[in-house]
Amino acid sequence: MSTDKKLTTRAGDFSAWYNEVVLRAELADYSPVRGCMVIRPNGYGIWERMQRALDDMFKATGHRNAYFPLFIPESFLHKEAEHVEGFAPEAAVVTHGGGRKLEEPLVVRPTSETIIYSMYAKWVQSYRDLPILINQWANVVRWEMRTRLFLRTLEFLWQEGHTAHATHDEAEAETRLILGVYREFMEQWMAMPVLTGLKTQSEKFAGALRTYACEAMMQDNKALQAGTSHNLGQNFARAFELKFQSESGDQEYAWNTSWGVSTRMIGGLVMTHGDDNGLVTPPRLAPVEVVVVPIWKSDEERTRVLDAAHQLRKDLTAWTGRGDDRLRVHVDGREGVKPGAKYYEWELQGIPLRLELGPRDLDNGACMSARRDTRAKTSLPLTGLAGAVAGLLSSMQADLLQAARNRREANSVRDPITYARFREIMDGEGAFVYAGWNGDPAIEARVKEETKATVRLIPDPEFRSPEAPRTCMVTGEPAVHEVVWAKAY
RNA sequence: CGGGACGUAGCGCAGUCCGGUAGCGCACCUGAAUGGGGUUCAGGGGGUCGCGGGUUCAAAUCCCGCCGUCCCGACCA
Repeated sequence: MSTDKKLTTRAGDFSAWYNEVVLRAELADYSPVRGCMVIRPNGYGIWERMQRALDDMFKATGHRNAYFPLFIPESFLHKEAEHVEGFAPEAAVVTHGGGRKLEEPLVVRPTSETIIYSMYAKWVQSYRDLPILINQWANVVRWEMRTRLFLRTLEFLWQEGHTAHATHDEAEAETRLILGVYREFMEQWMAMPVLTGLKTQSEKFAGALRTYACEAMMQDNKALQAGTSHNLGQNFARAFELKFQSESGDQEYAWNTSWGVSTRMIGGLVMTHGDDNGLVTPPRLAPVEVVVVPIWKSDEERTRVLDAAHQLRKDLTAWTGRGDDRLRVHVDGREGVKPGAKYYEWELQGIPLRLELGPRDLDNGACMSARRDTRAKTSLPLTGLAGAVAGLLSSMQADLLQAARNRREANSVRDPITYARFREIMDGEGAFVYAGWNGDPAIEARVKEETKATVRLIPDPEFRSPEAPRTCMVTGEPAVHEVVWAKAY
């Protein structure tokens, strides 16, 4: 990491910019173990707010939390053919414990389908025991070859929901319901617009019938898969004998879903909103929404301004105009650090709103506000300040989403498009390209080979083009689907 | 695992070619002044030079071996 005051710019080197923001905003740091990271308080604070918001949404849709163990018998992973193929290469395996070789090695969970459905099999006898709607917050381990802070690490934090249902349609409805929850969270909390849709067979979860996903566009025009929701069909139910007696008295296999989002979203947050001054945090996810920077010269001024700053914080946090969601305010009263230096520091950390409070402001019964996203400064009267602050925060939240949406649309290309032009785009600035596809996995593989771009989604109806593409971009054959192509993280 | 680069103070680096007292910037500590967009001055602390062996009067520097990191590739919800 450079110790220069200025960050690498996004235009200069997006990848270096990302690393610097994560490290210098103190979201995370490298660990002594290759590919692992420490999530520092600034980063974990964002994760806690993500957790709280999502957890509330899961509870509101009838789910409950539980916890399943880290260790999974290795044999479990082998019970679902496609699943083991997908995960065995990246599994971490424990072979010794208590100073002795284990009779059966234990896999550190890369995901928990196997252990969870083996337990559900114990718990379910009749259709009256269904549905089971459980979520867990946990860490998982996947032995990745190449890692990036937040985006791909050996260990990461996530939630994984696992449900069991009596019918396919009910499981499908659950899968779609959660996809909607994810979309709402990403838009309303992260201010990160996403496309939703279906993954192709080659991109789906190993062991699923089908996978739905949320895809967001980062500022380098690459796609980030930010959340997935899987309809597992009866694959795991068959593997683990998860059966129930139906109303008609027959033994039937249950229908499962699983769905997850991870700390990867924090990487998405950085790459969606960050600018050349550092992190930009959407207010709803910011552990601190408002930082008050007091300004003084003499000792008398210092006392007066500091007192006023702390009173200001009290007044703001006591305000109930947002109900239980009180304003989160910090006063930076450090001595020996000049105000300007504080401004840069808090901007780097992405605090949404700064209030500057000096003697002149106090004399005028006002303070100066500065929004992180636009860096616009406005003087605000101290009377009624809380309402004005909440208003600015709420505008910022909305503006961030709109700006990200505009950027995504400005960098999306729609059919008709030739494959030659497509290759130019993927060689250059990148984009989301909406185009026709004949549905042939071989074509998908060829495009990936030639351009590194993949089908991100077969988009849901609300994201499709007004006129469906008629022909496959590559072969000119009739199109089976409209798909979104992009390079991805 | 293949190709390339690099390991020297918390961070970023110079010094290595040509062996001879271990340095610079930032950060950190103390004091004073300063304080409305990255202050200044003065003083100070901090290093088994990745690890092991060899050559030499003498090794950060030369030789051999190992370990680790990063980039490119292979790999990857």
